[in-house]
Amino acid sequence: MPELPEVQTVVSDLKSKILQQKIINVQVLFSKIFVLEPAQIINQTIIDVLRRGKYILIKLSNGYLVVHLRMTGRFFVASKKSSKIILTPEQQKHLHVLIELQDYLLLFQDQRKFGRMHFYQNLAWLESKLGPEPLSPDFTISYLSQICKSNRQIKALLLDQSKIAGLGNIYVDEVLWQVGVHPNTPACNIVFTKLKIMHTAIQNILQQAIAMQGTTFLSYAFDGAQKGKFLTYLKVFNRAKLPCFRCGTTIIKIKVVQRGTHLCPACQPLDPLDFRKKISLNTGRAKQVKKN
DNA sequence: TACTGTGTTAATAC
DNA sequence: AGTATTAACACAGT
Repeated sequence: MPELPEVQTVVSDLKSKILQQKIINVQVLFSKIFVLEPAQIINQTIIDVLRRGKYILIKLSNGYLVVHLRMTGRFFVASKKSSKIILTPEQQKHLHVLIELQDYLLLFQDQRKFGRMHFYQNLAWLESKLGPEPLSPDFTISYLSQICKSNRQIKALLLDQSKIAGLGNIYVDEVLWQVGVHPNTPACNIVFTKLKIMHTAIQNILQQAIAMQGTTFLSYAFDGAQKGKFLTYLKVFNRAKLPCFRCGTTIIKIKVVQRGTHLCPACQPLDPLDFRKKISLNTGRAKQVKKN
């Protein structure tokens, strides 16, 4: 759910509130989410709040508290009225970690409990698994064309965090609609001129979404319950059965890499050659269908 | 009841 | 080595 623009929004929100705050205490209500020892962060001061891919990095003097929201994680910064901690029902909902700061309570809520918090002394582990930031100078057109020398479907490639860090299901659908590329297209079949357009589209769409504080589709929120405004600007995602904004053709929803995928069949045609290639790649292996 | 969902990873197979 | 598929995590909404 939270992709780069949503995580950036959370980071900006946290940064405006908890900078220079010292961590006084930590209460863990669901330990699976909190993969570190409270002692590693207690008494440390928050020096900075940063983002890398979809990770939130809370920089402390001795290392980083690294948080991934996964599907439904969210932060809630509550001000501390007194030394006594009283939470509203809204704040207590799906509450799993409570970090007490000098002037605030930093609450981590997660309906599905997929979110994770780690502690690292440096960012080596993160850097080893993440590709470049799509909004940084590292993300060049030549880099994009290099990773696209692959038979993989373009949607799978764009979702791969080790190739580009931060894109998720919503923005990949948006980018591919913008560029007019079918998500099943083998990446190596996309011509260079299209890759250049895709490169620009990735940056533009992410920047616009950040400006709108992200997309609230199901559960994403920042600052407890504030919603992103990019939902109304989406061109294809969540628009199945509605007319394409460009040509009027009905938007369809299919499965690609096991993910719900929205596209305009007219603007994003799949080359018959691509289709044949895909069939030959799938060596006819029987699908194993799990029936409970 | 059964299926879906903005994410990631490990295991397995080819 | 590179690619594809599946299950798992866990819960709420339809």
